[in-house]
Amino acid sequence: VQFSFMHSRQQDPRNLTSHPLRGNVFYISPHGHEGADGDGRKQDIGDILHQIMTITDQSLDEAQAKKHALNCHRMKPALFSVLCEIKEKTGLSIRGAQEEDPPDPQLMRLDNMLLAEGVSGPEKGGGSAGAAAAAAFSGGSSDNSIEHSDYRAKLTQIRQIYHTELEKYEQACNEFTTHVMNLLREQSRTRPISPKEIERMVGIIHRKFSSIQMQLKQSTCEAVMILRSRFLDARRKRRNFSKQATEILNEYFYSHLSNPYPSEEAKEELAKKCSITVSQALSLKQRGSGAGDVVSNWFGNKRIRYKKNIGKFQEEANLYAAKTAVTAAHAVAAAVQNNQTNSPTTPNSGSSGSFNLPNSGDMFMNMQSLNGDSYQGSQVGANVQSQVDTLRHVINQTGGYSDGLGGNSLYSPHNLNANGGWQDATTPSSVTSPTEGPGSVHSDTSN
DNA sequence: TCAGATGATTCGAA
DNA sequence: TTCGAATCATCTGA
Repeated sequence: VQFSFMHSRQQDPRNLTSHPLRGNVFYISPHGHEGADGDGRKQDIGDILHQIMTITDQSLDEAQAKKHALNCHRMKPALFSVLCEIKEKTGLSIRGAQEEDPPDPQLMRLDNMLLAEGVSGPEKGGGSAGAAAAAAFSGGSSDNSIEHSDYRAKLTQIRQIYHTELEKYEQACNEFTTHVMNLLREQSRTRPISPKEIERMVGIIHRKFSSIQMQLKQSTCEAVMILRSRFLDARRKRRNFSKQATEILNEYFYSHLSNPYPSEEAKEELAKKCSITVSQALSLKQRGSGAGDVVSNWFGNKRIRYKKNIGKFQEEANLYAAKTAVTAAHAVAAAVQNNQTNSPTTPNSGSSGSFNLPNSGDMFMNMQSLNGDSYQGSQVGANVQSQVDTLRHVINQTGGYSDGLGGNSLYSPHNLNANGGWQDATTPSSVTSPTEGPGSVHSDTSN
């Protein structure tokens, strides 16, 4: 037993032996000699130590009585003080040194993430960080306000749950800490417990609770991740195109039925016209894809579904064919009139009732423009084909052409080959109009 | 609530 | 890389 408190007093070096392993720690020699006062104290200490050492050999009643006597012993505070010091300097102090761990990197990551997601940290009108996160997943556009609010509402919900749970943990931690502190203070009357030890115990409790908090943070992070992935998953946030957009795409599809494969430029143009936003395009899993990919999807689906069930699309095809035909007819009429007005001497202008187009390529482009389309440049060839399709329907409508596949069909899937595939754009249509003749519009793209 | 419609994804073939 | 085909997941209207 080290009696460091005795260092301040006069000590006889003969009575003290230095412990070889514990440095400057002294032990009382049981046979040492001190002054009269020292002898008395030594005797007291000797008594106490003896009683402590033999207490376990005695009966319970005797032990209890001895314990009570020890508690009331005048040297008890001094003994406890010493014992506390011993505890400090032995195992517990080593443990104490280990307590000052560096901050857990995992916990730091979780904290940073929760802060970035707007779950922890100060709340500013729903969480500015959360708003930023909401804006980030939507590509920064403002056309997804519904999804934003939904996302933010759910994020707020997570935030609330997180804070409620955190509060509960803190409350439980405080309650438990208080309870343990009271218990230790109570016990300090019967066993040597230093304030430092109580402090250390509080630290241990806090660490235990913080590990529970880490679990809470982890599960909160997981919830946020799931929320984000749900909102980022394109399938889950699928939105049907507007009626107008579908109409534009259908118009293109049916007017290019012989070759419903729009070029990249056409796709981009269609995307623009359909107001397919960047965010919609970004919602595709293939990140970095353009709005044209949304159009590609639409055409891919359309082609396969049209081919699978041509009969079902018959009515729709007729509708769009008629629509396009009317526009085309108006365009032709306007062009003819314009031609007559501006060039009365043009050789083609005077032909009686025949479609003698002065410049088929430009003409088709004009018609496309009137129809709301403006695919130019590399699309001229395709436009020619599309207008051939359109005018064929004019002829079909006016002449009551039927291809034999459907009795009352204005439009027929004549561009599908025997294998179920689309004919090449340059391949002449298998259908020849009965009204065809010199000067009439031929289905051949050469026109 | 459910069936059909529809946009997106995946995978194999060319 | 693009397309067809199959499939998934969500939307929509009855």
